[in-house]
Amino acid sequence: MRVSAAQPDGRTDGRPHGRTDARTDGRTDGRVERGNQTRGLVLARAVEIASTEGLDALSLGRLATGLRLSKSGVFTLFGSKEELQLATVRAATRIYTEHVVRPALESPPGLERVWRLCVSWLTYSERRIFPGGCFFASVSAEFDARDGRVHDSVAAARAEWTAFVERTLEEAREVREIAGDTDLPQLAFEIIALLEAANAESVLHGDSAPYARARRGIHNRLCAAATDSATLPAEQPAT
Amino acid sequence: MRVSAAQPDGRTDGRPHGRTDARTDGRTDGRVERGNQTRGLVLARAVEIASTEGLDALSLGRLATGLRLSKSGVFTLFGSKEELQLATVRAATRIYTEHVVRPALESPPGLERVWRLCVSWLTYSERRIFPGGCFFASVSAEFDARDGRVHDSVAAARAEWTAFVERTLEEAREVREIAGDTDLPQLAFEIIALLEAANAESVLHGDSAPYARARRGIHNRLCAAATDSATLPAEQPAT
DNA sequence: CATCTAACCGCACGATCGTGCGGTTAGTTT
DNA sequence: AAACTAACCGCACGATCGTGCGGTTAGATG
Repeated sequence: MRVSAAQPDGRTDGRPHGRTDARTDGRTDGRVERGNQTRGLVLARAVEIASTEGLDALSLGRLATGLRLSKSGVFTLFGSKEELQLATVRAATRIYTEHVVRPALESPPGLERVWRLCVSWLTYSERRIFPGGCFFASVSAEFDARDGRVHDSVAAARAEWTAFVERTLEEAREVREIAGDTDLPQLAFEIIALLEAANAESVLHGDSAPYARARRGIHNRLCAAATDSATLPAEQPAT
Repeated sequence: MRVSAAQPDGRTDGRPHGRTDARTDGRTDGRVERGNQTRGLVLARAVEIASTEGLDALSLGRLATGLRLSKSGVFTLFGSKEELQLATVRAATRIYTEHVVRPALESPPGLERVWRLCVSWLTYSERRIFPGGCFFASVSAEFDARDGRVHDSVAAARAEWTAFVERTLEEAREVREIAGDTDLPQLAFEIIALLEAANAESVLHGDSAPYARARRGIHNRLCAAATDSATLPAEQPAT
């Protein structure tokens, strides 16, 4: 979940998919730029499909006809179906970072940032930034028990997310807002559990009540971990 | 998650898939019995595939060749792919009930039964009764954002499970082992969240540590909800 | 200028999918 | 004994899939 300038498909290098970089300077290349735009177009649709029906439901033909492109054109843009899936994960990571991580970084380190991160996550899920709820909840359930590069990519993204939550909690402990003896990995585990449970239950039953449950549960956990001097934002935003 | 004598495919009526019942008495019917055995064979493999690769990855041809049956034979046994998926969900429900619900019913109502239920669940997940971890975690993530009978079937199974957890908590409150002012749906939500998070993380990263985290988190929740007079089993089983 | 190459397209391939149809076998019912 | 039907099988269909190949266009490079 790193924030970085990247290609529309989320690659952080400049290579089209394994060939040499066509850009020697920093300016935009009309031809490459056009390709990047098309890739972005394809991936925007791909993350939608993947979040509702899974990465396996992605098909070159379906994407192509839906966007009025040729199947072989989409194919050459990514090189293989697996590369398309990997690019889709990268594109989803960028969207996730934008909607969950970035807003939290606007708050100062400490409990406020922790709380902001959780609220951002719940908002990201509830607003259906991905129509199928949290993209990573969907695809990690899909690929959790398989091998291969897609599994590894998804697992790495989730590990980064877990590490980010733990790091944010550590910040809060460093500024003396979380008690020094708190088991932070345990707390991170419980927070993430509540977030994802709200997402799962809400998407499955089309109900928004689980978000309130997650909010309350997390607030209770943070209250228990907070030091006496710390001030935790109210569970419900001021009206 | 009802416990009942049922067909190998989990149907609780006696109809092969929508036609009239061939059995007028209670005895086993050699022909129907043979069909049920084959159905059971197919479904045993189907739940394995579905838990690792999803219900969409089920294919008649694959099941047939894997079990040395003809594709059309498997087809006639279920009538359609969707019926096969529904039968797979019912078969998984039976296995789930057997490994999670039934052991808990051996303990007396109260906190002991609640704790036993959670431990059974964690064991069920960790032992990989389904090779892809909890069957319902997999398929509800797969079908949560879709419509149709399969979605409804999965959603109903999960609703039954949630209701069972809440009912088990209510029993504990009735015998005065959980405080009367406890928000039981909230507690059930948090318990289920921790269970499923352990499953998800363990399957994704091939790690058993999350189970200990879930156990600890749930134990803490139950301690907080328990009345003074209640005795909650130790978090770690006596050695 | 010529050369190169990324972004496309059209076409064709082998594989796999779900499903329908007709037939055979054998257990059930009347 | 006759009628029926569930459990199979073999075969064929149209659809869709991922992928390879050859060609065209147009921007980048030397």
